[in-house]
Amino acid sequence: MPELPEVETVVKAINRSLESMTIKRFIIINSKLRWDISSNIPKLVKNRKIENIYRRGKHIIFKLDNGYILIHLGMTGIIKFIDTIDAKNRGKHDHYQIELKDNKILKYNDVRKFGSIHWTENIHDHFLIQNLGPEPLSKEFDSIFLKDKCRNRNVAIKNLIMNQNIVVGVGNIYACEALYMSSIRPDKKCKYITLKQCDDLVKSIKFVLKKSIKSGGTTLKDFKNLDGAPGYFKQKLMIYDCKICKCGVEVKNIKLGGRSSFYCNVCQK
DNA sequence: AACAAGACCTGTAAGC
DNA sequence: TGCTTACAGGTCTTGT
Repeated sequence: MPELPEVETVVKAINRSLESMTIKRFIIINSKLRWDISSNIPKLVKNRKIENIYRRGKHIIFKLDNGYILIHLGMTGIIKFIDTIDAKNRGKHDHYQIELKDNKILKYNDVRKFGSIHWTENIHDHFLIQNLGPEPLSKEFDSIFLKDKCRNRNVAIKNLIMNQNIVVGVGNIYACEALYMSSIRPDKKCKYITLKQCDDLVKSIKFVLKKSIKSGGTTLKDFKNLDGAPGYFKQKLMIYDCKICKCGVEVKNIKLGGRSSFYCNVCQK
């Protein structure tokens, strides 16, 4: 489901809605996710204060006074606020809930179980975090950086920009969109990408991510904000899931790294 | 070291 | 109306 804009949207919503910053209890409903939910988490987070909630790549991080909760939404993970009164109503794919001192409850639901949750004392050394590339909206992610990563590599440029160890946050939708905006074919080998193209691509990635954040992310089918509202960026997609390019030609759809890759044979070279 | 393919899951929609 | 197949905002693991 979620790429950077969707995760950013969720994090912002949690920060807006949280009043109490103390966890009353953590309940595991169904521990089966990408990694089994550790049975230690409930006692590790009980009565702990939430100091900060932020995003790193596609990860949601709760900084507690004794460590960190690390959440990934996978493809279909959804976090929503529920009332105490609904706390016992179990949805089919509910996995855990975090109850706060003010009786607000955050519930995690995940149809496909590709999401995850970990507790760690040291976030920087965590195996899901330590090898991540820079944030795409940071100054560190620029054309020189990308050109350097492209050097001598045979992978398709689309695969490279979706590699979280190169740059975080870019998933299938925004990779397609950014490449379209940059007039670069998704299957172009990295080693043939010029510095100018890297510059265009970096600018396009930053542009499309920022634009989508403003629209509350993209909802293809599952993505929902805490209040159940979808994201509205889908209407603005120019190539992903489109049939006809604005130049009038039929949009191509090829598989790259097992993922659908939409592009225009005429506009992208 | 780099890359491709396989694996993990469930729900939905299209095709026969 | 069924049954089968393909596909979906991800990414770790395994194999070449």
